[in-house]
This record gives sequence, structure tokens and C-alpha cells, in this order.
Amino acid sequence: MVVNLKDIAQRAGVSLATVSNVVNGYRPVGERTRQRVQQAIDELGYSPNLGARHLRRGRTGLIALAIPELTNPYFAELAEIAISEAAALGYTLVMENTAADREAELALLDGSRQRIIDGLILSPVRIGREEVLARTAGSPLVLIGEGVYDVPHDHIAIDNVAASHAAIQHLVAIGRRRIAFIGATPGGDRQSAHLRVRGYREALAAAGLPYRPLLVAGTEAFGRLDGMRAMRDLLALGDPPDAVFGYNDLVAIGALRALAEAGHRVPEDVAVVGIDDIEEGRFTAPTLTTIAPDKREIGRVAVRRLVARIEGTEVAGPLTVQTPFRLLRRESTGTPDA
Amino acid sequence: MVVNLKDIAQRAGVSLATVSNVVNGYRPVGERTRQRVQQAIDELGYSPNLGARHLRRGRTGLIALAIPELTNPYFAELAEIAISEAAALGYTLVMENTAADREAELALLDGSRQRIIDGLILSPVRIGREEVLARTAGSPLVLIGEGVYDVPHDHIAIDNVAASHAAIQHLVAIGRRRIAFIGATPGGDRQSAHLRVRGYREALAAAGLPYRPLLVAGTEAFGRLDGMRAMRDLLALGDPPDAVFGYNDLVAIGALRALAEAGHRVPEDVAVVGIDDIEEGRFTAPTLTTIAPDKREIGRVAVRRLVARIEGTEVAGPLTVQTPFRLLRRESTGTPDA
DNA sequence: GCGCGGCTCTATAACGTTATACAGGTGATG
DNA sequence: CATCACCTGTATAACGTTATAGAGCCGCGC
Repeated sequence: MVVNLKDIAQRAGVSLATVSNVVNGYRPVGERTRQRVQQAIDELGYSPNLGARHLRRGRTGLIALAIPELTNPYFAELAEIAISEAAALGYTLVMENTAADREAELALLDGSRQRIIDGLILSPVRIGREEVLARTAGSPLVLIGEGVYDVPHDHIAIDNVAASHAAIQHLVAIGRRRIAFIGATPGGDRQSAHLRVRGYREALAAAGLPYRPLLVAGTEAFGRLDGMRAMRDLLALGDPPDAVFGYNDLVAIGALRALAEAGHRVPEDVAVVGIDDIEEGRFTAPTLTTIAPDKREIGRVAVRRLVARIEGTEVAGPLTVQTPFRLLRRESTGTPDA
Repeated sequence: MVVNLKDIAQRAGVSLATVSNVVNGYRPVGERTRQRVQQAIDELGYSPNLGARHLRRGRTGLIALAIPELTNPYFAELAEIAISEAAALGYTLVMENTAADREAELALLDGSRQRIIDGLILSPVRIGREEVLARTAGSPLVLIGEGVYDVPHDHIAIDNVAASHAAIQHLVAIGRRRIAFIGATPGGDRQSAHLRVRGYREALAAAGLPYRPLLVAGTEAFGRLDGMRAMRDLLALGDPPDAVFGYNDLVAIGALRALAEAGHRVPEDVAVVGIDDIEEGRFTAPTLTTIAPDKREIGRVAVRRLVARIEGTEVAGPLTVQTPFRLLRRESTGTPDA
């Protein structure tokens, strides 16, 4: 049997409204009656019907986290953090899988889906500034990752150019000169790829190294398979690279596999660096040097900002938050950290 | 502005109830009026308020998938499948992370959480038959994975004993004699570990090989780190194994890492097999032989069964469904499939 | 011509909650 | 002693939907 407010009210001999006030403290209740009501709640085991509450309040208590692929460990780790953070704030997080599909992202931005969620955390991949600005749905939106949008929404991300720059700088520091990049997008439609290429070029220039277009490999997607294929192509060049920087850890891990298959030693012949610090990279042979974003920070700030917007709480700080990152040196660049 | 049934009714010049009937076809509506209403819906862009609908219907349209860890790629892949299957059936799937915690699993089984979801798909880890039977919450429950429960709920899983047996059989077939198992639980509290050890012992016996307790390594959890540590311990034995079967792919991948660090060749010195067929295993060096469960089938059947129970539809077949699996031979056992 | 069944559509009462307006009682104040 | 403000608690109207009961209309059969 399901217990509702009316049952409690009868049991405690008070009105419906009083019970409601005890439950959510909207208005003060005398100490004696409060105790009687509380006792009735405990005895009957009441928990509010969220559907009804949400109908009345106009909110559902649900927020969505939309990511391009759950099977990318980076996003799985991020989701795990966001789920627990949301739960701590009294919200339930539902995952949306956009599959890096433009239509899916657009549908989320102003779709009917919105009727059920109070707010959306979106990791956009295929859409840009215009699409975000054209958004009609009223519920709060927080963007994570990717590029620079300059839109009236919170945006949490690392500085992609600086992160890429740091990775290349490290490769230069260990003496590499022919450094390749895997994971540029032909059409330039993934902003973060564009930014990471920019950091790559800036770092090369800063080190006085030439920019060789042949060493920049485009990929269709950003998984292990893409990295492996691109690495094979690079190895087929007359003068192959002595280092590779992957768009993310998955791509870099695919490159590791291609290098192993072709009999090249890592890092002696080719050094490899990725981005994301997924756990997998701590167990590859060799272990993978990577740029580690602060996933916990990203997940927490994104959820907190969103909830603050939903509840109309004051939010401190600028719209765009750049979260810190650091370089983790492992075997794939030959110089593991202590 | 948010459009509701009343707006549509006014616009189309019909009653509220008629619009509702057009929307969800509860009762027949004349062709002419249906068209007028449909046109109004299209023009004003109506989508139902799910909170209100759910309050009225007594259902929320939400189902939960509770798994021990989202960062295990096996579960991430499974979740991706379940999410899309649920969406296809008109349900929204929310993820619950039990973190392999007994209290969390119990709370899900009969907790207040239930008020918001219509049904639960649970991958139990720390609870057994009694706890499931003691469940008080009324909403449907579907179990996935793990052991044999014999409870009045649908249960989707592979035959763990047979799967384990098949893996060992393969190792025997390629000539291995000292076969270790990594991922037994000391207390025996994870049922599937128990079953996989049983399959291991049965296969050894069938091959006329002795059961050596020293070659069965327990682990705290079932991640890469656990596998790595256990493998190190096995290598420290006076007479190390010539093959290893991991509780899952993650454990096996940890073992691969330990073997590489210690300078052992795989598969020449030690062959390695896992279970789960996570994508990662197709890119390790060497690639990982594994038992591949049919994840798509598991995810689909679990969601469909649950939805059928929720909606009171007739369900064919027995409560316990054993989904198929197959052995994928890769480099870590030296005999890749064609 | 009248009654009756069948077909559309309408009016309305829930579902369980929260917020508003109001009522009753008490203590302080003029 | 009357008045007023305050504090607790109550009655009730929403929120947007669906399901039930019933009303109007038309055609058919006697």
C-alpha cells in the first residue's frame, strides 16, 4: 500500500497542509504538532509522490547529461562523478547519448525532451555558436568541453590550446623533432580538435620546428580504431615521425597498437602522448603519457552551476570556467614521474 | 510559452477530453475532428506534460539500470544498449551506481527511490536470494548477470559455469597444463566469481588436470589493478602458471600488464583469457582472447521484459533467460580467429 | 412515429502535492 | 476592556492530465 499526505494527516489528526509544511518546511509548524506528524510519518513510512510534487512545483528534479559516447571511458568517468554530485544535491541525472550526431544534439537543445528535465549539461560536438544561440527551450543549459562559444550559458572546459601546447612542449623537451598529430577533423567540425591542432602548431613554432602538414592526420571519429589506422598511414610515410600526439587517449592507444604491430619500439623509436588520463592508459604496454584534465572538478562545477541556475541561486564567477590540467609522464615518453 | 491541452482544445474548438483522445488514442475520434486537433497540435507545438500524465497514470516512464560501476567498459557498453532500447519503447533510463556496495543495493531494492521509477534492472553483486525475496517494493524487478537466484523475477545472464569451462577448454586445447584463475573472492560473496571458479575446476577435471589451490588467486575487486597485483603474486610462485584465466577482461588486462613488466612473453610463456569482450581487449598488445557474451541481447531482453511487466503485457518464456556466448580467439592465446 | 442502439463528443472528477487566503486563538498594547 | 498583531493551523484552489459517466445526434426497425 502506498502512503500519501492524507493518510499521515488522518493519523496525526491534523490537516493536509500542516503535514506538507512539516515535510518541506515551507511555513513554520508548532513543536508539538510537528512531533506528532513526524511520528506518523515514521510509523507509516511516508515518502512523497514525486510526480505530484513536480506537477505542482513545475520542476521534475531530473537533469540530463548529454555526451557523445558513453563507451569512451573519459565520459564514463565524468558521468560517474556527475551522477553522484547530482544525487548529493537532490537531483537525478539521466544520461543522453548523442552518438556525436548533429540531429541528436539539436533535438536536445530545443526539443520536446525538455519537458521532462529541469536542465541540461551538454557536451556538444557537431554544433556551434549559432545553434546554441538559436535555442528556444527555457531550461538552463551548461556546456562542457570542446571549444570557445561565447554564448550566454555556463561553459566548463580546459584550455585546449594550452593543454596541447604542454604536450608538444614535453615531446620537444625529450628531444623529438618530427612530431605528428592524430585526430584532426577534415571539415574542422569538431572545435576541440581544431584548438588542439592550434596548440600543436604554436608549440612547434615556439620550439623553432617546422609545421609539416603530412604529419597531421585526420580521423573520422576519435576511437582506438581511428588512432590505429592513422598511425599505420603515418608509418607508411617515407620519413615517419619520432613522436605522436593523439587527440585523446583512445586515439593514442590505437596508435600504440599500430606501432606494436609494426615492430616499432615506444618510446625509443616513437614517443606517444594522449589527453584524458583514462585508467586504461595506466595499464597499456608501455603506459601512456597523457594530459590529465581535472574530471572531478569539471563534473562537480557543471552540476553545481546547473542546479544553481535551476534554483535561481546566485552564481559567482564568470560564465566560462577553465579547469586545470597537468601532464602525467609515463613510459610512452620514456620519463615516468616519480 | 508552454502549450497545454487546454490551449489546443481552444484552438481546435473541441473539448479537453477529445484532444487527449487524439493524443493517446484511448477512445476513437471522428476523422474530421482528429485532423483539426492534429493541426492545432502541429501549429502550437504541443508536447504533453509528463509530470501530470504520470501523476494521473500512476507511472513515471522512468526505469533504472543499477550497475556496480559505470567505469567498467562492460557496463558502459551494456548501458548504451539499454538506454537506446528503453528510448525505443518510450521510457527514459536512469543510471544508478551501486559501487558494488551492499547497502546501496539494498536501498535500491526496497527504498524510497522506488517512488520515482516504474521498474528496476539490477546487476546485484553483494546481495543474494534472501535479500531479493525480502523485497517489499511493488515495482517490477529484472536481474542481470551474476549467479543463480531462483526468485520470482526475470533474470538474464550467461551460463557462467559453461563460459568458464569453455575458456579453460581452449587453454587445454592449446597445450597448457598449469592454468591459473584470477578473481576468486575469498568470502565467496560474488556469486559469478564462485560459478566461474566452478567451471574452471570442472574443465580441469574433465581434462584430467589436477586442481591446485595455489593457482587460484583471490582479489578484492575486479579491476585492472587487482588483476595486475594477483598476476605478480602468481609469478612469484616457485612454479608459475603457463596460462591465466581472468574473472573478466579488466582483470586479464591487468595480468597482461604484470606479465609485460616482468618480461614474460604472451602467449609463448603465459597464455591469457578474459570474459566480457570489451573493445579495449582488441587493442592491447597482445590482443586479448575472451569469452564474448551477447551484450546486445542481454540489454534488449532485460529492458523488454521489464517494460512488459510494467505494462502488464504477456511475457513468453521462462523467468531465467540464458543468453549465448562465444569464444573469441586472439593473440593472447596464440591462435587468432580468421 | 417512436424507441432504441451506436457513435462522437463533452463535462467533470480524480491523481497527490503545494501555495494562497483565511480563521481561530493568544498575548501585548493603548 | 477593546483592539490589534501575531502565530498556528485549516480549507481550498490550482498544476495538466486521463478515465468515467453521460449527453446529443443520427439512422434503423417495428
